Amino acid sequence: MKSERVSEQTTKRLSIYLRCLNELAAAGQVSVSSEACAKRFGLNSAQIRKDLANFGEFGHRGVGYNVIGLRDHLIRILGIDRQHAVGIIGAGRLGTALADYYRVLDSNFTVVALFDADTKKIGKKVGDIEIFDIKNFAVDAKHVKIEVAVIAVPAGEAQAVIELVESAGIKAVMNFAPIRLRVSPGIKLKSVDMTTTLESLSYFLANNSQ
Amino acid sequence: MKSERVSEQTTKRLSIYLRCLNELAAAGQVSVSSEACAKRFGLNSAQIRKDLANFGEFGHRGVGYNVIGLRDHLIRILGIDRQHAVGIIGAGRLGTALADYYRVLDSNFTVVALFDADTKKIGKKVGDIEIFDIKNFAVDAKHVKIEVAVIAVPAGEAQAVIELVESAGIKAVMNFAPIRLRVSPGIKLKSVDMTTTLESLSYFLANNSQ
DNA sequence: AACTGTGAAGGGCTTCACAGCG
DNA sequence: CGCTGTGAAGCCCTTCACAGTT
Repeated sequence: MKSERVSEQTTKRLSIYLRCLNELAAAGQVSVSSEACAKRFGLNSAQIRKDLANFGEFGHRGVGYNVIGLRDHLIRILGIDRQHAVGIIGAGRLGTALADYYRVLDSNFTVVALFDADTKKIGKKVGDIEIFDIKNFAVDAKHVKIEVAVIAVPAGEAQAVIELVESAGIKAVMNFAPIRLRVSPGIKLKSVDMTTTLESLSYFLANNSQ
Repeated sequence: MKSERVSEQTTKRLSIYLRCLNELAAAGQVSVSSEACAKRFGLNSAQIRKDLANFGEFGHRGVGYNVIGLRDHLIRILGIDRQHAVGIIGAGRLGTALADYYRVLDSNFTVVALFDADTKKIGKKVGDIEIFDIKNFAVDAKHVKIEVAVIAVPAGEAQAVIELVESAGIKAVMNFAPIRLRVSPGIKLKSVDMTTTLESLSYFLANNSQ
């Protein structure tokens, strides 16, 4: 196993490989070659091999990879061999929909709490997830052991929220507010920006109508 | 102006520059240098200049860029000087939340229709957006002139849905289903995959706890 | 003097191509 | 022979550095 830093894009692909392996495992396939996997899912076989080689030698020359074995390796590498508690900040339409969405996805991420500043919402429940007061975020987040924060508040409040999240010692954040957030090094932030995404789709439409 | 292909990443940044310029315009600033803009928003000044240079010479040497002028250029380049009709497929929790979300964002994207296969939902409204039968997608999409399709259905149905969308002649798609979709060339697909995003956050947590 | 526009250098990721192993 | 693991090449994007312009 190499101890060099693994690129962001590699880790994202590991997650895709895992999904592929789950499909193959469900289909009862025992072994798979990088080439077969690449063809089936529109990837490059060398890239698959290189990505995996970052973490060890999982393959068997002349044979390929054992589907179940590799899947289990990836699960451990990604750290999803255990549950992760997720807290969603912002109990508006988006936040509550996300809470519901994650509950349905059977993944290793469990939404354990929602947070909002609106006193009318605090104490209510979305499904079986309670809405807490954002004012007590640090205490409550620690209490329910939140590891991942999801930001689903309006753009104007997002920077303040992420600073609160940081100061509560949370290291992983997924942001849905349409704004570039500034974070300290050591915090991992992934943003889903629907505005910029739609605008690049618009650019494509404007410049490809021949 | 160059007519070479502009990279995906450049178009994504244009959208970010536009947001910056809107802030500066709101603050009443008349002119801005690439350096000042870069510092303020954590970007690289050469990159800003290079990105913009793909589309023309908008700056004034010794001065910088005119905020309003550049903003208007970007709006036209991105093709958001007019409204785009968006159709959301899947009127579940996520689809309806997205419909609501886009309505609140004052952008140039308007959700004009929801689609679902559930006959109990068809005909109902989310806000003032009607839910249509997915069976009539091609006809209804043409009728309301949908340019961008948003897929918010379960993973198992997403591939069939995107094929339906393609065959209706829609060229721009944003996908929220956790699956890699295959599309023909000529279609622009942007995927937001919450599972892979959370899993790479998990990887980070597992490998950075020192 | 200030700042843009851009050639050149640098860096990182992807793909190729093949040595090595089962 | 088949397939992995990997050095090398290729490609693309970012950053530097400065000539050019007002």
